[in-house]
Amino acid sequence: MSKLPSLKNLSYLLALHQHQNFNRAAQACNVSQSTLSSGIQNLEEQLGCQLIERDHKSFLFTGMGEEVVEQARRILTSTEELLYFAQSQGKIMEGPLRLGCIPTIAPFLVGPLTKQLQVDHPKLQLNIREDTTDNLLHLLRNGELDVLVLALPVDLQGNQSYVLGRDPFKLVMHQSMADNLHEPVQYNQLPDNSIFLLEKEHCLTGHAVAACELADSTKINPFTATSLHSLVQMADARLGATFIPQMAIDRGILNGTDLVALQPTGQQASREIGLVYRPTTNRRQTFRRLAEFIAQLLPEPLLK
Amino acid sequence: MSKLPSLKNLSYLLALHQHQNFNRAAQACNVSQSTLSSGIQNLEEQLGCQLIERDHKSFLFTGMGEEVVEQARRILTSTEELLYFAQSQGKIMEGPLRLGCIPTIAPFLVGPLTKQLQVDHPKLQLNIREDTTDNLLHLLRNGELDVLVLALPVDLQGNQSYVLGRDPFKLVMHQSMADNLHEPVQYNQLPDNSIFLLEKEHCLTGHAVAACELADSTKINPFTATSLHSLVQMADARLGATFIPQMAIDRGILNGTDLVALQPTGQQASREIGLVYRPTTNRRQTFRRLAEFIAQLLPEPLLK
DNA sequence: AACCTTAATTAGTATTTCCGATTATAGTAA
DNA sequence: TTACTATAATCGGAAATACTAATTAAGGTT
Repeated sequence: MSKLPSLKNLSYLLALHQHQNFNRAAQACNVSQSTLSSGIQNLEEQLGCQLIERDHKSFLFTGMGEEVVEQARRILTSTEELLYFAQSQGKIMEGPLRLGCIPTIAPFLVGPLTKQLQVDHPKLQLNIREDTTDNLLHLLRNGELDVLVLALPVDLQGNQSYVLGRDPFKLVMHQSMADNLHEPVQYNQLPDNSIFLLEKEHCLTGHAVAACELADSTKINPFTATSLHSLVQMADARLGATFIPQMAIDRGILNGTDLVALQPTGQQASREIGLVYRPTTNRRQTFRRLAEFIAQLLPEPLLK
Repeated sequence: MSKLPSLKNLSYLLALHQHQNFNRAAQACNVSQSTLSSGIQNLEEQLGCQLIERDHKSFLFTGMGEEVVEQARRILTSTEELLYFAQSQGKIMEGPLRLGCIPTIAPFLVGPLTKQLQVDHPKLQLNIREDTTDNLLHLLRNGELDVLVLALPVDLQGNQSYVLGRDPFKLVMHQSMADNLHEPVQYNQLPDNSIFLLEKEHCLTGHAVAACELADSTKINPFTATSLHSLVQMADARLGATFIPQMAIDRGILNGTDLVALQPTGQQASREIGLVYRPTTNRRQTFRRLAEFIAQLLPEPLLK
């Protein structure tokens, strides 16, 4: 069996990939340029393949180089996790925790969550990143995030999850439009093109359409919004109706508007919120505890 | 950030865990006992915690030590995979492949599979281990196996899978017992205690009972067998009936007996066969290809 | 009591890693 | 053209590390 590549050299490769420049990468690693350079060469020799194509002045990662970077990132992440886990003696709810959250949850969760955690677990350093489901799953996979808060169902791509609770959808529209409607609202009472949704990148769109049984797409306005706050503004301007999760309403997203929230059609007109983590994690206990915290902040907690 | 533990020291720890003896572990690593000893101490210092409890004469892994071993195993496995992946230039269907298979599939799959692979992919070194679903999943998780052939559904514990096909169950009994039965066989026509099954460790038992809608447990004989071949022997001795998968019948498990295979009750009286692998693998292409090979050998292939 | 086995320790050696300086190459500005 | 800048590779020596053999210490066995 040939010798394993060293973690140090793998980290050099990652830095080089990130900075795309030997000097800056070396600086980031606190080593000299020559050290990093020979580290990479060493790695190429051990792996028996070319990782970067050089042309005296510059370089480019090969396909294999990119692949190796991906895997090296996972290996280094696991090792860092092991180090942290051991150093903290397996204590839960301590140290840095990088949490990813989708944009239709984050603004309504982050505030109360951080406040609560600061009181109960001051040693936990919560670091939050807001992005789409797909991007977050990628970052989780690569070890750039530790745990995600997503709306389910979603293809977990081999990750594991705790179900935290449900978040009902409400059909939100201007007071003046709601006068002659009965709950749950039948969509055929609404004019065509009168329902506004988020861009398709947001999983909320699909979840809302499915959960609220909005099969009739002629009701959906092709113009999409980029945030719940935009949707609220559009509805308040009497452009039409929209779906807003209860969570956002509880946090006062409708305050100062003339909007009303009505019950939409749908057996279970709600989305499920889950906490997602790598199956190889060593921080399950922390995640479990975190899950309980977050569940408490949901309209319909299912945990604990 | 403190320094990462070296892979070398982690491998020393693994060896020590495996051999439970410094000298033998050192030998296995091709280093001296003192090297290994100080390597472990080094590791403990870096991780800032005790991994083994020593009492001048012997030692014992601490709880944390066991945890670290588990994770170290994963890290080393990933790194070895990276090394192999790079060295083989990402070529598929080459090199060693450690496949785990459950006992109710292995005897009927391994023969034709290895024969076929030797012809089409002679550079693939197939290494097969037969064990129960639970044990195989554990070995997969720990990197001691690369890929599993299991009967589904089963809790994949975060692993991923390809569905390969279906394998129908047949109700097998002695000719003389089958005379006045109609297919699909109604179980109430059978005497009590007349159906023999495998030990509960075998997932086939549960799958067969569910798929063939055998709710009436008074029909099940409490005496269990340890292999399909035993079941066949018992049925041939007119002790009763049993469920045998089509795959085994196709491979001639009933040859030389006076048994007949009847269609049991059940909408879809069959089990699903799947190929299971770690979500972090870098050999998806190989597994995909292997999946196609195995699917061809199933009674009802679903792949390709 | 003598001997064996165990893991830790020590001191010296070998190896590896790293740095600083230099080189080679290409692009850019005067 | 001629400097000047920026890039990555190379080289020689210094520092750090890893390794070994021999020894020690302690418990168990004969």
